[in-house]
This record gives sequence, structure tokens and C-alpha cells, in this order.
Amino acid sequence: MTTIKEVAKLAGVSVATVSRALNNSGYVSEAARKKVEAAVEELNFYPNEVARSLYQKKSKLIGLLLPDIANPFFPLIAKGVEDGVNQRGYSLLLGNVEDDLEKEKDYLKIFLQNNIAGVISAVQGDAKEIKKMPFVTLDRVESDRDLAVHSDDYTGGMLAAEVIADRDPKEIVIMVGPKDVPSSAMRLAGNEKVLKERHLDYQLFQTQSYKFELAEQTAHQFFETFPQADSVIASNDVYAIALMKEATKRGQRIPEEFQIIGYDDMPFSRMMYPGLSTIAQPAYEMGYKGAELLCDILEKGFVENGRIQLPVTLKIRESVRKKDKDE
Amino acid sequence: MTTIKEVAKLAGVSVATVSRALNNSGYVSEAARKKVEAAVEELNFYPNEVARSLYQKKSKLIGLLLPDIANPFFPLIAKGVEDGVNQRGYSLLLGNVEDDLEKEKDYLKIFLQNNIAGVISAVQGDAKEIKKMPFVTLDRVESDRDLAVHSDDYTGGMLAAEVIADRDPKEIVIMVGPKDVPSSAMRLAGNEKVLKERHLDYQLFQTQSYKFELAEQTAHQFFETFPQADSVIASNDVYAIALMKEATKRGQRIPEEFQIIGYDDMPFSRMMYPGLSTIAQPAYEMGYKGAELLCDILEKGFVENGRIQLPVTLKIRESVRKKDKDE
DNA sequence: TTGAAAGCGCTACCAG
DNA sequence: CTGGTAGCGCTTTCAA
Repeated sequence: MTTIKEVAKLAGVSVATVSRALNNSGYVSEAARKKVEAAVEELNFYPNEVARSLYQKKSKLIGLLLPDIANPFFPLIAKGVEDGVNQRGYSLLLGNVEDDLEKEKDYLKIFLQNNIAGVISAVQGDAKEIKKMPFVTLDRVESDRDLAVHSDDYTGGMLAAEVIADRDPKEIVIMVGPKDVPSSAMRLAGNEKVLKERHLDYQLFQTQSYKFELAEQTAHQFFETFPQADSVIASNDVYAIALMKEATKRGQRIPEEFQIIGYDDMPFSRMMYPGLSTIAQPAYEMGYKGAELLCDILEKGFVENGRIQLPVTLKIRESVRKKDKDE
Repeated sequence: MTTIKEVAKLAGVSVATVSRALNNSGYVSEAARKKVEAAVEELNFYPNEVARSLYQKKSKLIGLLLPDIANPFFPLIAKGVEDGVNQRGYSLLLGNVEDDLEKEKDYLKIFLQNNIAGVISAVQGDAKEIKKMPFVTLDRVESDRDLAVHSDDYTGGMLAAEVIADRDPKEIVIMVGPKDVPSSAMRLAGNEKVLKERHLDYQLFQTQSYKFELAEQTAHQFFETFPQADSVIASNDVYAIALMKEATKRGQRIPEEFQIIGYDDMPFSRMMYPGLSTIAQPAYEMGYKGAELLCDILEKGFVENGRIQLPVTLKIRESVRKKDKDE
């Protein structure tokens, strides 16, 4: 690795001048700049970020905390975050925390040890250690002062319920996401508002997790509990797909005998057949906006709007019946 | 952030002693060690990795190069890599390169600038810049001297072909993965070996990419080209699922009129209905082993076996017909 | 067994 | 406009 010192020597100037030229800070004469540029070129020099970071006490790294990268909703978020931070010259330190508070703390410590510039977190119950650094939360709103990007869960809940309400439901069951996740509560509120307005009965099936591995087992339990369910509002697409599989195995035709709507619009939801109707959250955009938000804070020290809500979109596919004419 | 200096002051020793105590390097008296430990405890001190890395010219970071984290095969690899490096005290710098050689070079440069300890790459055509650092390639074998973890593509190709050959195929079409990817060539060789031995005719449909976004479009083209195909060996699960959807839309029953086998065994392949038969690659394990391999090199400077081949497994699900009795 | 000091590569202050 | 220099936090000689 060539250093600034070698560049200085070759250019015939001091390291201070090289540094100023490189960072466009302070005065540098045209002549000096030219010489430095030539030397940089010739030596194929690029600055060592570690040294830079040691001095500034801030690196060009951003920590990304994810609950589970193997859950299909998160890779897209990660991609959005990555593109967003790259755009502004940062890179990502990955922290997959698996709903494990200890692991989360470990990562936060590692982030600190690496002079991280900030953190973007999509995990639910943050360790308080995160407050020591600039951070943005994704897909979640908590204390009012935090920066956050989330989507409109209440509307999403209403949209999902309307889809079902409009399609001649016999026995509605709402599969409710984990209680401690604020967004599931919001969605449920949206569901219930619509269903109550329409005077439609419904039942609740509470789940404990969004974990991929539990989906099939949960789907099984669901049908044990509600064998007569014919219209389901699922907690997310993964669980919806598991439910569809289970229903099909039980001989129910989709959507005639069993209709369902999911949440998230993961890439696969449109690839299967019948396609899963769902509420699309802009996962990539959520990540990208979150990255922008954090970078703004980092660079400007403030933001006009630290709380970004993204709209959801309804995707009607083959997993629900045709809409009633007379609604 | 508290520093080693403050620890030294509180403990009443020099920073050198603190450093030695922390790293178990050189002589430290029991008494001194005790005092240091107490001070560390009291100040809640943890060392700054950036300073450490500046001096050692090696950080505790490992770069991970992925072709596309949104492609369902890679998150599991990433998880395996992450668990593997964490185990050994390293963290991951994420580099999603999108089949873009420029982006790959950019990341390699960023890795270098951050005194990365090594790189784990799952991208296909590596930039030569990677040779400057210790690296392990995943799911690919190239020059004979590199460290690599890959799965047994030839056997995988044979297994897939046998499944089809055993199930009364009428018109076999092999969907071949991108030409420049060594593993697709190996799988094709495995396919052809079996089919030729069995004197079965088949046709080839060449694809240009494994990209998720192209799957549906490619599936459409496939049926335009081979409307009569009834038994397909797909290039991977994503494409297989797209093909299943297209077949179903065209009114073909699976597996009676259209049977198909994929490759990879992504998490979703077993969640759909009918379930996709496929060749399972141990993605998580591949990542984990790759991480171990790299860490071994980093710590010991050598490894007994730098080329790890992992076995593939056949997963028979509902997308293929029942096996012929008389085979 | 210990501490003073040099130095990793870079930035920023200050004097010229 | 420029260069010398201090110092970011840590590790590692080297002499005591």
C-alpha cells in the first residue's frame, strides 16, 4: 500500500499539501495540485480509511442491523440500504442479529469499536446501546424523537380487510403478527376498523413470530384451530404461502373455497400460482430512504423530516375471489 | 470512548502494560494484570479496533462479495458466512456487486482501504484486484491455486437427470444456465451423461442469466420455443418456479402433463404447492465452511485442504411424477 | 517485569 | 499558499 508520504515525496511537496489537495481543504496552488494529482496517478494511490478514521473518530462505515437476512423481506431492504449508503460514499458493516439481544449488543459494540458513522436498524427491540450513535430505524416507530422510515401499516391493514370484505367472505380469520411488534398492532387496527364498519364477524389467530422456519408448523396449527376459515388476512406473505399450501393439501380450492391476502409482497408472491394477493411494502425504497436519512443527519447534522412514511400498495392476484358486483 | 490511556492511569500502570495485559502478550505480573482488569471493568473499556488495525495493517473485517443479495440463494450463504466469521472474531463488510465489474472493483478498493483481513467471494468473474488479498471463492472453482468451497455440480446434474429419466418423460428440455458459469457447464455434463446412457432425446434451452427479474420473461420465451416440453430440468429453482407458473397458466397439470426439477432448494421451494423437486445445495454450510477456510488461512497461514466439495441432495416433491415401477 | 517512545497513515493547526 | 508537527488509540521494540 502506497502512502501519502510517498506521494508527497514524488510530488516534491509535503504531506500536508497532499492531504489538502486530496480533501480540497485549505489552500493549494494549481501547480501543487497538479503535481499531487500526477503523483497519485503514477503511484495508483488511494487513502487508507483506517488512518483517516482514527483521526476523525468516524469511519465511512455504517452498521446494518437485521433480524434475519434469510427472511425474504430483508434482502431487499438490505439492497436498498446498500445502494443508498454507497451513493453517499459509505459502506455497510453487516449485523444479522436473529432476534438475539446479546448478539445485537455484541454488534453494537463492534460498531463502536470500528468508529462506525451511524447505524440503520430493522430489528424490533433495540438495545439501548444504540442511542450512543446516530441511528435510523426501519419498518418501526418507537420513541418520538428517533429517525425512522416505515410504511403506512394502518392503511395497509384497511386495504387488506377491504379486499376480503368485498369478496363474499364466509368465515374471516385474521392472523395477527407478534404482539410486541407495533406494526402488527397497526395493521390489526386497520383490519378491525373496516370489518366492524361492514358489520362482518371475524376471529383472531395470534402468532408469536415472523420466522420463516415456523411458517409451516403455524399453518398447520391454524387449520387445526380454524378448519372452517374461508377468508384469511395473513400476517405476512411467508405465512400466507404456508397457509395456501396447507389449504391446498386439505383439498380446498383457491380462491373458491379458501381466499387469502398476505402482507409485504415479497418477490415470490407474484411468482407462484395462484399468485398471492398482498399489500406491497416498498422494501427496497424503505432501505434506500433510511440510508438517505442517516447520511443527511451525518452530513448536515439535522433533517427537516426525520420520520418518513411510505405508502403501501394493494396487489390483487389470484388468491382472492372476484369482487362482488354490488359493493 | 474510553482509551487505554485512561485505563492505564486508573490502574496505575503504563499503557504498554495495559496493552500487554489485554493481549496476553509479553510479561505482565499477576498484580498488574489484576489492576488492569479492575480498571477495564470499572471504565467499561473496550479497545478501539481502528487504532489496532492501523498499527497491524490488518483489521478484523472480512469483505463479502455477493452477486445479488436479493436472489434467494444468497441470503443463506451470507448467513453461513456471517456465523462462520463471527465464530472466529471477525465481522463482515458487505459488497453486493450486481454482476457489475466496476462495482466489484470499487468494493475491492474499499476493502483494501479498510485494511480488510480477507475476502469471501461468491461472484463469478472476479476482478484480478482480489489476488492482492487472502480470499476464498464460493460456489465456483477457477484457477487451481485458489481456496474454494463448491458443491458437487456434476453429481447434481446426474441426479436431476435421473429423476426425469425415471419418470416416463416424453419431451425433455434442459434449461441451461449461463455459459460462462462453470457450475452450469458441470451440471449440464451430468445431465447429458445420464440422458445419453439412457438413450433419451433432449433439447437445450440456453439462458443468459440467473437473475430473478428475468425469470418470468424467460419462462415465457421457453414455452414459445418448446410448447411441447413435458419434462424439464431447470437451471435453478427460481426459474423452475417461473416455469411452473407459466405451465399452469397454460392449463397444463403438474406433474401429470408437465414435470420439472429445479436446482438449489431455496427455502421457498418446499413452501409452495405443488412442492418443487430439486437438487439441494447446502448454501448455509457453504458459507460457513468458506468462512472457516478463510479464517484458517488468516490464522495459520496455510490449510491442509483448500478446496472443499460439499455433497448435494435430491429432494423429491410433487412437481415430478411417480417413479416408473420397472426402472 | 515495566515504561518510554516510536510509529501505523492521515488530518489539522500554526507559523512562516 | 506551504510545511513542520502534534496527535488520533494502539502495539511493540528496547532499555532499564
